[in-house]
Order: sequence, then C-alpha cells, then structure tokens
Amino acid sequence: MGHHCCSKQKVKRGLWSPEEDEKLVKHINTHGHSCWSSVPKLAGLQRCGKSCRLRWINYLRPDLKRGCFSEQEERIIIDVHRILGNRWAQIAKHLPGRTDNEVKNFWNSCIKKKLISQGFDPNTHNLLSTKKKNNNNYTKSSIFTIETSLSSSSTKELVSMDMIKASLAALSTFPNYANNMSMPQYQTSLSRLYGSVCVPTTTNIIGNSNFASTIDYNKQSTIINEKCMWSVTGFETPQHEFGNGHEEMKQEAQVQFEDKNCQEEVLYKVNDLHEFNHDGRRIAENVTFDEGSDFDFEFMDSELVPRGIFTNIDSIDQLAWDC
DNA sequence: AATAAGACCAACCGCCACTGG
DNA sequence: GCCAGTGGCGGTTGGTCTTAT
Repeated sequence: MGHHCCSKQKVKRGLWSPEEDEKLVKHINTHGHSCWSSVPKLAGLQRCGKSCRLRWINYLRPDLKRGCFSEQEERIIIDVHRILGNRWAQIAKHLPGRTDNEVKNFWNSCIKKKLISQGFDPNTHNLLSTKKKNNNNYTKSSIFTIETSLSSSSTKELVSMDMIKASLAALSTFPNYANNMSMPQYQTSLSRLYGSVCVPTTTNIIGNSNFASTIDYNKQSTIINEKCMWSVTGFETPQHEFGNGHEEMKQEAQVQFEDKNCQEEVLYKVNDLHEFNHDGRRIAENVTFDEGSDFDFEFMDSELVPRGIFTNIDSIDQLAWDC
C-alpha cells in the first residue's frame, strides 16, 4: 500500500539511476516543483511524486553538503537532540546543507553508539548507570561539553552532571594533579553546550611540587558569574595509608555553592579517595558525595538557567527555553 | 579465500496535518 | 463538517559495503 499518488500508477521503486536523476534535475531546474504529484509525468519518470520529492530533497538539491559530519555538526546534533528528541527535521534546520534523513542516519549509525559507549542513554541523555539507581537525586542529569586544555593540547568530551560533580570535587585535589604533571599550567574550563555559554569557569593552577606555597586557594572559586559561585571552602588534611605496594590518600573537602540572587548558600561534602602505586603515580580515584547532603545538582540545570542567571545565551539555549 | 556479521544509508512505508472543493 | 489529495515527518527496511572469523 503506497501513498495516494502512487496507487494510481505503476511506478518504479528502488535506487535511482543516473538517467532518472538527470531527468528530475532538468525538470525541476526548468519548471520547479509546484506540485510533486505532477512531476513524474511532466519529467517523464515512472516514479511517484513522493519518491521524486524525496530524491530531490535528500540527494539532488544543489545546496546539499555531502561528506562526513564535522565535530561541530556532531555536537550541534547532540545538543539539539537533547532538547528536541527525535525531531530530525528540526535538528536538520540547524545544520545547513544537511537533510533530516542524513541526520537521522548519522545519529543511528554513529552518535547513538558513541553516547552508549560513554555511558549515556541516547534517548534521554542521562547517565545509564544513574538510571539504575533508585533514590538518586541526579537521574535527570544533563550532558554538558567540557573542554580541557593542557598547554598546547586540547581535548573536548561530553560529560554529565555527575562528571561535573566529580570535577568540582577535583578542585579539592588540584594540588595532586599539578604534582603529577610536568605541565607548568593546568587549566580547565567547563562550559554548557558547545563551549560558549552558561558556565564560563576557568581555574588556573600553577603547578609546583611545593604546591602549598604557590596555590592561592581563593582562586579555586569557580565563578559562574557575579551572582553565582562555586568554591571550595575547607579541607581536611589528607590522610595517607600505605599498603601492599601502593598508597591510599583520603581527603575530605567542603564545596560551597552560593547564589547571591536569593542569598542562598549550600554546602556539600566531598570524599575523595586516591590510590597511588609505588612510584607515586595515581592509579585510581574514587569521588563520593556525602549522602546526607541535600544539595540539588539539578539546581544549575533547572533552576539557575531559567531564572536568567547565565548570560550569553546562544541560539541553542534560546531554543531550549522556547520549547 | 570463503562466509558471517555488522555497519551504513538510500529509499520506502505509514501516519498525520493541512488545504481546497 | 466531510473527504480526497498532498506535503512532510519519523520509523523501518533492505541492499551494498566493510570487517571479523
């Protein structure tokens, strides 16, 4: 059972031949396509109008961009999909020269698998592991883009709110990162969506073996903007334990979130456990949050942003707010 | 080298919304 | 309001190519 226009005539199906393409292109270039159902007859094609339309839109249109998707296009697809879901036509509108079919195929063949391999549910963009946890406040965790720069090298990866929590916790252990690296400067920036909005945070740590004398803990505050601030407010002295060929270091830190808009301050406790091997290289890290903390990690995503705290909202964010 | 399995993607199918008679 | 025709969309299929065994 085909489309209405197809049922009336005997039509060819399957792949288009170059001759058919040529006929269709020639016809549309000279006459346009005011009514697709009349195109096959006028163009001398034994296809249904719907098939002609699809062939033109997905393959023959002159403004199509063919070839591999760029990293930026991929990120746009992920970001817009997070907001719109499987609305491929809408997503494709954000990618000039790409069709809904192309975006859909790319999603199903590449992005979906990539997200799954990174531990995200491609439908909800939540962490797969957190979905299994009951009584978890963070099941609506969103995907963010994190950009990390180490001197000349730069990497970008998708992260979840859970990972953001981990990197916030890592603020408390920057001295250890710095010690393990020979880089003169460690810089990390966290940004929502593709790198331009919402959490323009930058923390610079000057690496030095004698970190205590060179790091100004005040600079570990992560300023979201003049109204919001993350900061590490207190440290417990690291406790070292030596075992069979490795060393464990336990450290507790207190992280404060301050929202000056509503004079709200929230504290939560981070427990950080590091394992080092015999030559001092870190081999494992386990960051946990105090179960008793009532801090809502969705705060940043669901409360702060709609209240207009973040500035520099780009078109994708605007789209999110419009929906 | 042969075969199976998996990946990719163009095209099809079925549904829905809109429009004009 | 009803209905047929049409455009548009998302899900699915099936043919072809690539990779693994």
